[in-house]
Amino acid sequence: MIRTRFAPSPTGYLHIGGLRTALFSWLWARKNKGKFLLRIEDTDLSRNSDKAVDAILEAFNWVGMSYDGDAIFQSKRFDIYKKYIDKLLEEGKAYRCYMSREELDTLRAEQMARGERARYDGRYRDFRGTPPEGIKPVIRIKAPQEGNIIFNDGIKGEISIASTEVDDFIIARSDGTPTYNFVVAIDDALMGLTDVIRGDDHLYNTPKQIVVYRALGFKIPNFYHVAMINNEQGKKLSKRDGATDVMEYKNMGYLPEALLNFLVRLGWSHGDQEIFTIDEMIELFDPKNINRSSSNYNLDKLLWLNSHYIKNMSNEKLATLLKEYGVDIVEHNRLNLILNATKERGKTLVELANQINLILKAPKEYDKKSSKRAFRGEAKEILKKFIILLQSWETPLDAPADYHKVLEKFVSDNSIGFGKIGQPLRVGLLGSMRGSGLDEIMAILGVDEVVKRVDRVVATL
RNA sequence: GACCCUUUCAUCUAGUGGCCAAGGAUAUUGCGUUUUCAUCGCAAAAACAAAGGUUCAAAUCCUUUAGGGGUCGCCA
Repeated sequence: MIRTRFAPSPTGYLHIGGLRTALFSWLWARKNKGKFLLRIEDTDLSRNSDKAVDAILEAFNWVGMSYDGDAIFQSKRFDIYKKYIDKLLEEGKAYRCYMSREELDTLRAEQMARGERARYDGRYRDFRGTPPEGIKPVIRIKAPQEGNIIFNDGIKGEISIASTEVDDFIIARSDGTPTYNFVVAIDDALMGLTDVIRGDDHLYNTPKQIVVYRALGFKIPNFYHVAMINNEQGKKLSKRDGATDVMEYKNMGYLPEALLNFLVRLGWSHGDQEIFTIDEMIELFDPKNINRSSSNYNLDKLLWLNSHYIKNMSNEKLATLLKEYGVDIVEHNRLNLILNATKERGKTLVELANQINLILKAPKEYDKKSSKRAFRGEAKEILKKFIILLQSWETPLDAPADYHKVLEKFVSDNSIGFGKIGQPLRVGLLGSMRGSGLDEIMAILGVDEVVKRVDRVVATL
C-alpha cells in the first residue's frame, strides 16, 4: 500500500509551494487507495505556533484535501527519538562531540576560505579521552567516510553524492533535543511511508536521512524531489508574487478547483490535457510525469482556469459562494438570469460580485467617457420615446426575449440602428458603456426599475 | 567558493534516436460574431541556451561552456 505524507513545520501559513507538494502526495495516495498522513515538524520548541497548524488545516479544508488518521506532532514523540539516540550511542553508531560553537565557526570559516563545502571534520568520532570541562556535548551520527551515497529519485533519476560531502551531522542538540534530519528519518520509517514527495530543497537532506535509515536498519522509501516554483522572473517566490497564504486566493475570489488545477499543471502533465477535475487528477496522477525542472509562477493561467470553472459552475452553487463576497442572491427570483448574464464577465468571484452589483444597484454616477459618447445627439429624446413604448407594451414582459421584442420594434419604428438606443440605455441603466446584454439587464430589473433609472438619467441631460 | 539539481515559444508544458521544417494551453496581435464589454469561433506571431562530439539519423545520448535554482546551522 502506498503511504505518503505532508510534513510542514508550523512556522507560518501554507503557501502554494507547500500546497502543491501536499497535493501531489495526496493525489498519489488517493490514486492508490493508500494513506495520506500529516505530520507537524515542531521539534524546534522555540518556533512553534498552534495558529500555524490551524492555518494549514483551514487551507486543506478549503481545497477539499483530507488526511488520514490523526496528525502527528513531533514535539510529542521526544521519548521515541531519545530511545533511538541511546540505541545508536550504545551500538557505537553515534558519539558525543565536545566541540564548542566557537571552534565550529572557526572550522567552517577555514573550510570556506579554502573553497570547500563547510562540514564537521569528525574530530570526536573516535574520542576516548577525558571530555573537556564545561561543554555540554551534542550527539553526532557516524556517516560513511568513503564511497558515495546513492539513491534513486523518482523524478530526477539516480543521485550520487560523495560521502565526503556528508559529515557526521548532529542528531541531538546539547540540550538533548533531536534534530530535523534524524527525526524525519525515524518518523518516515515508523509511519510506514512508502513514498516521500517533497521539494527539491530537501535533496541534500536525503543522503543524511539515508545514513539514519541504515544505522537503524529501516527500510528506505522512494523519494521524489519536486523542483521549486519560482516567480515570473525565475527567481525565488516572495510574498509579493505568489508565496502568500493559500487562503488569500480565496479572498481574491479564486475557486479551489481552479487553484488545484493550476497547481497540478505546474510541474506535472498528462499529455496535452489542461482541465482536470479532482477525480481525473486522482485517476491520472503519477509522479513519474512530474517535470525535473523548476517552473515559474504565472497568474494568467490561474485566472483563465478560474473563469472556466466559474462559467461551468451551477448557479445555485455560485450564488452560495458569492455570499462571502458581499452579494446575496440566493433567494432572488431572478437568480438564474442574473448569473447567466454575468458569469462570463467575471474571472474571479470578486469580479463577478462587482458585475452583479453593477446591475442590481442603480448607478450612483455615470462614467464620463461613456456618457459623452452615449448621450450625444438625440439620445434624450430617444430614451424618452423608448420609455413610452416600454410602458405601453401590451403583452407581459418577463423573459429577455420579451424585452428584445420591444427593442426590435423600437428601432424599426424609428428607423434607427440598435446602437442609437442601446448605448444611451446601457449607460442610463448601468452607468457605464460596458456590461451584460440589455435584454437580460431589463429582464432582471423589470419595467418599473428600468423606467426609474432612465427617468433619472433623462432628467440630468 | 564548493557540492547537487536543472535548461523546448513571454509563461505552463507535449516530446524518451527517425511519426518534429517541434504539438497543445495561457497571454499577445488580427479577423469574425455581438447594441457595448465579455464569452465564443478562426487566424497569426512565438522555442529545442551555445559549441563540440556519437550516429545513416539528435530536442532526445555524451562532453564542455553559459544561465537559473538549491544546499553548505546545536532551523526545518
